[in-house]
Amino acid sequence: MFEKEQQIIEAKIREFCSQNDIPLAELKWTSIPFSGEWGMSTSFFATAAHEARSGKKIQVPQRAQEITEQIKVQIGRVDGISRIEAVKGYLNLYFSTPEYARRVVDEVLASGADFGRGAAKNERVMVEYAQPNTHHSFHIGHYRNTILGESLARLVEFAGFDTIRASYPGDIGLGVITILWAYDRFYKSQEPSGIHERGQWLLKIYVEATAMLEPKENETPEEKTKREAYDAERREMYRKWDAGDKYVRDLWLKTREWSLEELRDILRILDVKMDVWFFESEVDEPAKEIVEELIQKGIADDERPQGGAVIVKIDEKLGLKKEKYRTNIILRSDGTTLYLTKDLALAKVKFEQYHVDRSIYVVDVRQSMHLQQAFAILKLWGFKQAEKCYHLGYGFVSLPEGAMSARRGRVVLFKDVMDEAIRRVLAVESEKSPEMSEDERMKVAHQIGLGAMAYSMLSVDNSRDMIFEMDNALSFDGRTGPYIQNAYVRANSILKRSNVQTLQRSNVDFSYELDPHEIEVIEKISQFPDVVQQAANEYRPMVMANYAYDLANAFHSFYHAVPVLQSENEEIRLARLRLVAAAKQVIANALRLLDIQAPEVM
RNA sequence: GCCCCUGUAGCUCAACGGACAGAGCAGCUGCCUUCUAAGCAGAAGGUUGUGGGUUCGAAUCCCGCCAGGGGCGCCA
Repeated sequence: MFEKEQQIIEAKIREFCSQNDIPLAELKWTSIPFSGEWGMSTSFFATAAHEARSGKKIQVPQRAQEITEQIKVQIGRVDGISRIEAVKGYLNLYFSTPEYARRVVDEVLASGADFGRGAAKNERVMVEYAQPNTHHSFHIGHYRNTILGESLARLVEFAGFDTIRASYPGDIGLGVITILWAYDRFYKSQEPSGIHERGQWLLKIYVEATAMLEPKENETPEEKTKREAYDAERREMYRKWDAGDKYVRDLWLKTREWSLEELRDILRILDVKMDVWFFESEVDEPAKEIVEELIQKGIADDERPQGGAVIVKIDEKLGLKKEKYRTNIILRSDGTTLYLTKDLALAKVKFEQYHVDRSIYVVDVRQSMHLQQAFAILKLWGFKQAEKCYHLGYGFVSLPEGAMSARRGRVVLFKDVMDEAIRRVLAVESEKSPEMSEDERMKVAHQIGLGAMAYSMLSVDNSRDMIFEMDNALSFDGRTGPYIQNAYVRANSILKRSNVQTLQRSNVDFSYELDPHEIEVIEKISQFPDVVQQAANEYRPMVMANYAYDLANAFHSFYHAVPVLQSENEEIRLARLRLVAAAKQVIANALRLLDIQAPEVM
């Protein structure tokens, strides 16, 4: 926002250095870390160190300070810069606050929801996330995946990339068949009516089926016979599915639809709008063709004649001496495909049909090896885009009692957490806002409950594992979603009471002595566009989550310390109202990128 | 055996190689007839796992070690 002033000053610095024969190192600008005044800063340590290396006998910190002081003199006065300071090797430029405050606030109010949006980058990115298995319910681990993927998609989109959202549900595999078998065998034509109840019911069936199919300790011969018979039935069902048997396929589609109904409902609740749906089952046949092609090209080795499978010796084919990607199977000895095979087929579709330049896989970090293998095989296969495949691995969510396990029924369901979140918000709500209508209360409870959940997930960096604890996830105090939402609500509350209709056009400036809290808010607001780019470049929603908190924090302090409606005079009142409106807008923009709603009241 | 991730306040976590390592929670002190107290202000809390190295400068980069987690040819 202050590129012009920065350029003028950089030019003067270069001029000084060339006049004095000082080789200037790259200038890196940051905002001044002291609060209360507003400006930008650069340092001359690198330049001084460069001199030191060239043989001059100098102390780097002292020399840096010396250069800084001389440069300060050289720069003199610059329009828009109120003062310049040379301290500890840092050159601090303080902005003339009325001018910059007006500039920031004007730009936010003019751009509105687009404030912070990056210029179009002419690159298409596909973000693949929301890959739960069908035939059972959506748990809190799926939730981390989905909210992380959605926030990332919003960030890269807002940063300027053409973005495609893709979901890849695992709708086939032995786990799915297990549920299908148990349903058909024991529960046929029974089913709960509710969307979520049905998913949870399928999960229950899965747990029962797994127990029946797993060998027990001290198994009697009768039990063993029965178990083996069940297993044979299950495998027969898989064979029939593979052969396209109509009965099994119909049953599979019907039950799959139950899960998809639940998934679609959850995505609706989370305000996630998928552009593309890939189903594992759809890439099964194309995957088999790819295996043939890879054998033809000499990339894969067919060991089936020796009773083996089709494998790719990845390291060997890449010419690597040390083991890195190892060897993996792409087709079972019985001719069926594996997850890896299907991922190859899926990547081909992404590149050839959707023309994506970059593909981001939001997948549990435990699948890191698998995806690296997939990318390596794509490269061997000849796909240039393979280098633009990126696995965004995130730490997995476990429970205080250990890892989640669908087959053992040890999961925390998203829907249960959400219901509990809403219950807790309603309890607070009835205490704090008894005057609210029932409809509004319910709406706000959803917004805040989901906001707390989303923030608790997104405020943890990708690489970190997470232990899910209800009380932490649903806290409404301190560094949480509701804290940020509350800042938005407070801003909104001031604006509602102001009765000013002309904020957009009001020709006011900030030519009074700004309170440090005001400057803090303005500075935070001005950083938003950079934070968008950083979060998108690093694929880290947490960066935005941290920023949203910092902005809300600055606003809360401002709110407490600085009167707005009761300002000394009308001019200050209008200026502050515009600032409040700008802060409200940027909080909303930040929350939107975190897939968190901004309630008007709470 | 090989590869990846993590180790920072009592707990959960931040910190583009840069200024005094910051928040929240828990505990302690204050602040609601004044724009929403889901808030604000303050005090307290640290040998950044450990030993070297690079650098003017290291929580950050490199090497070793220790501890925890994850992964490694017919699961996904």
